Amino acid sequence: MTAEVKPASLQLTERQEARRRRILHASARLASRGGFDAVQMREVAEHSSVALGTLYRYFPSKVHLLVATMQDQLQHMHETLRKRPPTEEDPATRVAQTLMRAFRALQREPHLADAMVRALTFADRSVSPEVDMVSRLTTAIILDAMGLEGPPTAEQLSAVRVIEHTWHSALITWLSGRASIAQVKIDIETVCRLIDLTAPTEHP
Amino acid sequence: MTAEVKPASLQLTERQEARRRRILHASARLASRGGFDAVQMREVAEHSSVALGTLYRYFPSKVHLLVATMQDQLQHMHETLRKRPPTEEDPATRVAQTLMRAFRALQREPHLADAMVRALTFADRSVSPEVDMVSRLTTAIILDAMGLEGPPTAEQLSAVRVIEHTWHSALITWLSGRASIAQVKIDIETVCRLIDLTAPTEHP
DNA sequence: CGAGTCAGTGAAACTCGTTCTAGGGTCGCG
DNA sequence: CGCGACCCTAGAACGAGTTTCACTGACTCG
Repeated sequence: MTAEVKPASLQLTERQEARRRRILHASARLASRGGFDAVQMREVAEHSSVALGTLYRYFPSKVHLLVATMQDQLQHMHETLRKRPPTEEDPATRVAQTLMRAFRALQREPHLADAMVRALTFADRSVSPEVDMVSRLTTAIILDAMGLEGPPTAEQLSAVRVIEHTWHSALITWLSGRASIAQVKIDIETVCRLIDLTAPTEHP
Repeated sequence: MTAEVKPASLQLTERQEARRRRILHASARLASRGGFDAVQMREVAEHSSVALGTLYRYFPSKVHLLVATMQDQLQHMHETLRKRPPTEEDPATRVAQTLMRAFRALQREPHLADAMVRALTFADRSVSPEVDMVSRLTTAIILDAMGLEGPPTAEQLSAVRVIEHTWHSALITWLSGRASIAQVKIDIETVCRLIDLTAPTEHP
C-alpha cells in the first residue's frame, strides 16, 4: 500500500539502530507467546518505547515487521549452524539433518515460528524484497549443508528450491497441527533424496 | 477463537443450501477481482442477500469462507481433470502435466487464486478440518494423475505429500511475483521426479 | 391455538492494523 | 544565534473483521 522510502536499509545512526533492535526484540518476544495475533502494533511500539508512527516508519506493516524478525532469527540460526556443521557423509543426509536441527530450534518457540511463517506466506508483493532475502538466507543454509565444492548446477538449484518449498509448507502443516513431527521428518528426508538425483559425480 | 457448531456440514434444507451457494458464489466473484482484500465480509453478505450475522453463522471467519471457496473450486477442477486425464506414459510426467494444467486454470483468475491460497496458508488451527479437506482433494488429484494400479505405498504417499508442499509453495511464490511461470514449471517437474524414485516396479 | 425454539435480520459496538495531524526536539549550516 | 529539515511523540481517526443483542418470523410439538 505505502510506497515510502525505507530508512531501515541505508545506514542508520546509532540511536536508530538501537530503536530498530528494540522493535525487533519486542516483536520476537510478543510473538514467542501468542504467535501472530499477539504481535499487536501498539504493543510492539509500547514495549520498544517508540511511537506508533515511528514503528510504521521502520516497518511499513505488521507483515514487514514479522518478516524482518524472521530474517533476524534466520541469521542467528545460520551462524549457529555454521559453528556445528552436520557430521554425515551423504549430502542429502546432511541437508536433512540440518533442516531437522533448524526445525527443532523452531520447535522451542512454536508461537514465534508460527508468527514468522504465517507472515512469510501471507506477504503480498509489497514485501517481496524482504521475503526474497529470507529465501536467499534459507538457500544459503541449505547450500552450506550440502557442502559443495564448486558452484551449484542449475539442477541443484532447482532441487534446493523444491527443498525450500517443502520446508516452508511442511512447517506450516506442522504449525497448524495437521502433521506430526515424525511426518515432517519423513517429508524432509523424502525431498532431500532429490539431491542425490542431481549429484554431478555418481559413485557406483 | 469461536468454538461453534458448524451447521454447514450436516444436512441443510434447500433454502440453506441455496444460501450457502450464494455466499460461495459471491465470495468467488469478489475474489476474482481484487483478491483477498476485495473479499469483504459486509460485501459478501450484501451480494449474497444474507445478513452479516448469517454469513458468520455459515462461515465463522473470512478464512473459513475462502478455504471453503477453494474446496468448491478444487472439486470443479477435479471433475474437469477427470474428464480429460493426462496423456503421457510416465507417471511423473503425468503428474507434472496435470499440475501445470491446474496451474494454468488458476492463472486465468489470478486474484481468485491469490485469495484462496493466501487464506489456505494463513489458516490457523481452527480451520484445520477444512484445510485438511482441501489437502485431501489435492492428494486425490495427484494420485489420480499417477494412475496407480493398487493402493499407494507409504513411500509414494510421502512423495505425494512433498509434491503437494511444493505445489502450494510454488504457487505462493508465483502469486507474490517472486517466481516466473517457467520457474514454477521447473520446480514442479523437479519434484515429480521423486515419483520415479518411489516406483515399486523398476525397469533397468 | 399457543408456547417454545431456532435460523435469520439489522444495527451497533469492539478490536486492531493503518493513516493522519499537530507539535516538539535535534542537528547541521548559514 | 537562528532556522530549516527531519525524526520522533502522542493521540485521534478511519476501515474492516468480528461480536453482540434485541427482534422477527417460521416451524414444531403439545
